[in-house]
Amino acid sequence: MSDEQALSKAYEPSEVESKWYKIWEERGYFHANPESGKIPYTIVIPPPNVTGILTLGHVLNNTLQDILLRFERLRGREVCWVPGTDHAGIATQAKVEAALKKEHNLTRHDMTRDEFVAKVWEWKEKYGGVIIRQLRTIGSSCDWERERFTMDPGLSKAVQEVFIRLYEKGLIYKGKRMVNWCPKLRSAISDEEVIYTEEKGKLWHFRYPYADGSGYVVVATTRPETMMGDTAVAVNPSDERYTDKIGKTVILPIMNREIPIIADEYVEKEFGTGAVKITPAHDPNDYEIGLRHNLEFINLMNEDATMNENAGPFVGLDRNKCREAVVAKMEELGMMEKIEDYTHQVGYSERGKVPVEPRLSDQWFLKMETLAKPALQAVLEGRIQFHPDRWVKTYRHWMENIKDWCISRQLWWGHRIPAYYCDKCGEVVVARETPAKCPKCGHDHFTQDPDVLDTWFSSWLWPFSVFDWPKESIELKKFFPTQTLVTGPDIIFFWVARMIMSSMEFMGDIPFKDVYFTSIIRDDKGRKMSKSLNNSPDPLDVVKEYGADALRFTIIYIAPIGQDIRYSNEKCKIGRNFATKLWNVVRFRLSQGKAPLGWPTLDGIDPKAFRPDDQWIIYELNETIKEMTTGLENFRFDEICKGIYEFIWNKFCDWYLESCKPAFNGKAENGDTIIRIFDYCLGAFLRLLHPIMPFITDELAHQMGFVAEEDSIMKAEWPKPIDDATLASFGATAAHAELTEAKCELIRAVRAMRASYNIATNSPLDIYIAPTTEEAAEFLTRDSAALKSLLSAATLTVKENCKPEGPCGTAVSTIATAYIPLAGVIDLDAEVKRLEKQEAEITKYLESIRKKLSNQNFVARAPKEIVDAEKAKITEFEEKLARVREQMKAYK
RNA sequence: GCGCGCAUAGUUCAGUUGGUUAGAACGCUAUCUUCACACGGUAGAGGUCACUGGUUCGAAUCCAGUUGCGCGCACCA
Repeated sequence: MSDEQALSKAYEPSEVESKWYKIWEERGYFHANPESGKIPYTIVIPPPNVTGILTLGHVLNNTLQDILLRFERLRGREVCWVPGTDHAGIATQAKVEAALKKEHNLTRHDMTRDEFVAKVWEWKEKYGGVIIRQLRTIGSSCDWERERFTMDPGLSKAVQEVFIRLYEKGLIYKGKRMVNWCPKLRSAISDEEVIYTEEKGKLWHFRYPYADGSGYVVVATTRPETMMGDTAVAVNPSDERYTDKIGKTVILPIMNREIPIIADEYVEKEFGTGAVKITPAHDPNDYEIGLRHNLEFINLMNEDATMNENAGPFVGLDRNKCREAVVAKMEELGMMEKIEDYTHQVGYSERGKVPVEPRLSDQWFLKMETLAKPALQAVLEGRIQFHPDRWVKTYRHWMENIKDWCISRQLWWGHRIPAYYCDKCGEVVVARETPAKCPKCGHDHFTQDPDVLDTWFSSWLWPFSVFDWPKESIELKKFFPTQTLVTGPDIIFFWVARMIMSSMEFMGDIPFKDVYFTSIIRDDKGRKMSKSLNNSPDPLDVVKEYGADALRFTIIYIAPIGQDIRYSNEKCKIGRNFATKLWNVVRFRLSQGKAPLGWPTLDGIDPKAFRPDDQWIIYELNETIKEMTTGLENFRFDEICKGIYEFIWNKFCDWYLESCKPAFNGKAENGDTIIRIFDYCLGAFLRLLHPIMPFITDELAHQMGFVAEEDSIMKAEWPKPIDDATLASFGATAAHAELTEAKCELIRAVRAMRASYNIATNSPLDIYIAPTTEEAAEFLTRDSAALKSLLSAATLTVKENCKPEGPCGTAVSTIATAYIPLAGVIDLDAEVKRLEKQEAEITKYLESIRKKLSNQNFVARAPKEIVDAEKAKITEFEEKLARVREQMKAYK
């Protein structure tokens, strides 16, 4: 930061950004003090997988959180952003297994469980949490002293405590149930981890002969490989085709086992042949029927979905190979009726990427119904608000149809289930430590349950486990409940709903007040970002090329609420160019030297010293402050980006800064005052922009001298709007702003005329302005200095009915007619054509309004102010039209 | 099957309670290297707001239906 050296023309973000992040972190600006008297504002980060690396999705998500937090920090809240990572059971275990395979050609079964878990910890310490470091490059103001990991001792303690309490309450139970089994992971998974995809398959029709030799019944199946486990054929009790068959038996081909024909309402008469083979151990619906009819459950498969000894001739075959073999065998036996093409949904394991196998196994479950009730109420009653709120419907549907949660996983990496089995009698004891003595048989040796808990069983406690629950820490007291959760709608069931349930249960309170659901980021062709398509840019490359501020600004700017985003790196030009624009505003300003220390105010400026442009920009800035504040309070992130961009670029730079140039060139009388007002605006919008673009705003605040070297914009106060009375005393009113808009219209009309005659925008001309009203005359006269500059006028005459001698160009606008003497330049025919064009436009517009007003119903029923506004337009445009026609007449 | 979105300029999108001559960015055309910025300025071209009907004095906006696309949930073997 050298004072003397001029700033380069283009902003170079990389050095600035790394410099500031380091300073902020070293000075402890991100650290939250639980003992401060300030009102807390807390966000817990959605913990990314410890194996993860930063994606654009994270950039969006974390930038949104950072914006909220930086905004609240400036507003004086005690801001606490808890970062951390998730141990991600399956993902992490798989990663380490892959590494072991690659480096040592070992599997986890080549070592003990403890050895393997030690390897995972080793991997985690060495390679884990890359994403946490990457978050710093995009400016995330996390309280790094509070970084947590879901397997930290404290959090593990919380998990154990929760399990035990729920078990003691009778909400956790163990039982043999049909679960979604992933043969790749060799573990159960929850319903939410099954992804259904449509697939083209076959529907095989098999003949099952009646035991009495009276022909056969035809059953249809999509899963021939399970037929060896059939223990019945079911028909609908009201199906007349089969009434006399119910109670008979059929011979199961291949196995030559006799199985009954039973009646069950579940069977639909219209589908297939109306007769269904029942395999209770391999299909959820068949399982239910098996229970109802007390059928035998024959498990055909091993953990890896190869066929076991119950599969007769197919022992040892993989389930896919077995399918082919069964089909071939049935053909051979003449038992194949027909084969149809059939499209159906197949459930895949989200992590294992293979079809799930419904499987009967011993698992731990959590009863959800009682937990769901208060959690649903909290959302329906609006104590927790979803943004956009349509997600309430999805949430409600899920909560009202919630099923028990299978929480056990047959993995090695994760929280062990605190259940112990007596080695002698098998008694189950759920306890905080290994029991000393069996309560039943007195035996003193126990074995802990080998299973671990679903990863989400730790993340659902995140909002309070990070504050050391079940300890009643001062942090927990201060920072819980949190304010806002920012996350993707894809984990509304996995995570959001469950956090609400656990908080209601264990904290007796909501975990957060607002949930903001982010957009999904797609590529510019609308495809999802994916590794295989290679269409997912590395955010770090983007930061390198465009800067973190530019990426942050761009991604928020293009992200509409509740809609997907189409992203391409190209778009970061929006943010980069905007940063350069800001940079150059300061370069321009610094031509006058640094500002005095402190955030500029308007205190002590004589309101009489305000030029019309000053009054206007003060008014517009005030509006922007209000919009930014309410926009942030209401999660309208794209709007606030557009708003501040519009203010800075199209209002401040395009008009206000231009109006200041005479003052900056020493050609204005009250130059110092103008610079103070300029600084007031600059100081305000740097702070308004700080939550979105933290780096460049701190850099520029220092360049300007608003803050001392050892200080930061992070410690500043969010700008407050000026009250209406004070504003009015400054002459900064809405009416004044309207007049200024009209002035801009006049200037544009003159520029357009220059353009049509190919006169350079800066070539000095003698310009005559004839205002149409006294008010306009007063205003334009008062503003003549700025006007002269904005119009590049050699001389400027502002006077009612003034007009130069000789041929001239005419620019008609609402508040004035401007004339430029154009002897020798003007082409009368062209001038008439220009005017004719304008005449046509005005005439067309007038016609449309007249039509509206001639509608009696409109005049009678529309609100008076609407009708009056239309009438006023008629007067305004008729007057304008008259001036255009008068001018035309002069040339014809 | 049930539910939820989306369809506006060549492209990507705004348009918050129905009333502005429907906006922005990128791209395009013309012009300017003028001492903040060519990552820029100035001027401009470009839209039957998917379709059909309804409500209304008035519809891009509200309602119903149609078409097309996307997503979620549940499923018939």
